[in-house]
Amino acid sequence: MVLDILKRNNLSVTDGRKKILELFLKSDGALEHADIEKFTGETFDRVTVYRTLQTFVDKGIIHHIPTTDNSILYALCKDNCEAGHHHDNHVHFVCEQCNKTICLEDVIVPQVKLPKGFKPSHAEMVVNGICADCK
Amino acid sequence: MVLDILKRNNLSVTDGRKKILELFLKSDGALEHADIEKFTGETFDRVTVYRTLQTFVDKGIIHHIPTTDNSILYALCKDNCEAGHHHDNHVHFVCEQCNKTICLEDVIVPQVKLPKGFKPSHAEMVVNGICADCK
DNA sequence: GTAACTGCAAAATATTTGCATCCTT
DNA sequence: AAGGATGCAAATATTTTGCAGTTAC
Repeated sequence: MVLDILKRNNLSVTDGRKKILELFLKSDGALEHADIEKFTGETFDRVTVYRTLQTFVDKGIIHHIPTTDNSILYALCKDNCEAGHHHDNHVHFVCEQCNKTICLEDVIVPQVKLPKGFKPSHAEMVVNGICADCK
Repeated sequence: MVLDILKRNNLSVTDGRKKILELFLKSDGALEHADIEKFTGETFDRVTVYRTLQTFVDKGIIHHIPTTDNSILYALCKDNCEAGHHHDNHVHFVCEQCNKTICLEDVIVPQVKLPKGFKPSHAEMVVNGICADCK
């Protein structure tokens, strides 16, 4: 699974990459940079985390999720990544209770009618509220 | 105009606040922290910019705009601010050409149907593409 | 006059870069 | 063996905090 993803993207398989990728696969939601660092902190250098995340973003394995606060969130979105071409067109949900960010893979970002002259290419949507677990 | 906003929010009128607020009113879009600092840099201390922006956010005069890259954007959304209670429910547009972020005041964030158990309270939407000016 | 705002200095955090070494292929 | 990945050290950049002096009301 982890190996597939790395190989498919022509990345050499290293402990750091495996560990971080597994973390994404295990978590159903999005991860903050700080979380990832905390998790890998004992094992890997801070710099390696930066570089690994950057590599994953470049390859389209993970992507940034827009946030209203200033945190930096990354998510791996399973279906799209398996398909190989990354297309993050689903809604993200941020729970105000547990503070997790969840990829709602089945909720597609709706189209909106823009003013004259605006040409959309891609849209992101983030919904805040209470998630199913916290309800 | 600027004075109105400050007084309405029980903030004392200082040069720094006036200058930054004017900058927001002049710009039709959103401002990155770095832009604001560059603009005020000669006149005001870096720290004052941080504190002023924080104050404005607290009072609901400006708000963060979610971004997919890691930049920190603020915007003052005219209508809502005039009304006094801040309710940022319109779509934001990021132009891939000129790189500006524009508040589409007339485009309301659409409702989406969420999975069972999810209770939405607020939604943000960011559309990327080419803006009317760059077209 | 008093409370609030600002500037400065400095601390605390976060991010990036260079280079030598080690690991994957 | 060769190219790429990592760790370490250090350079940068960003954000926060404390405090003394200044300003708005």
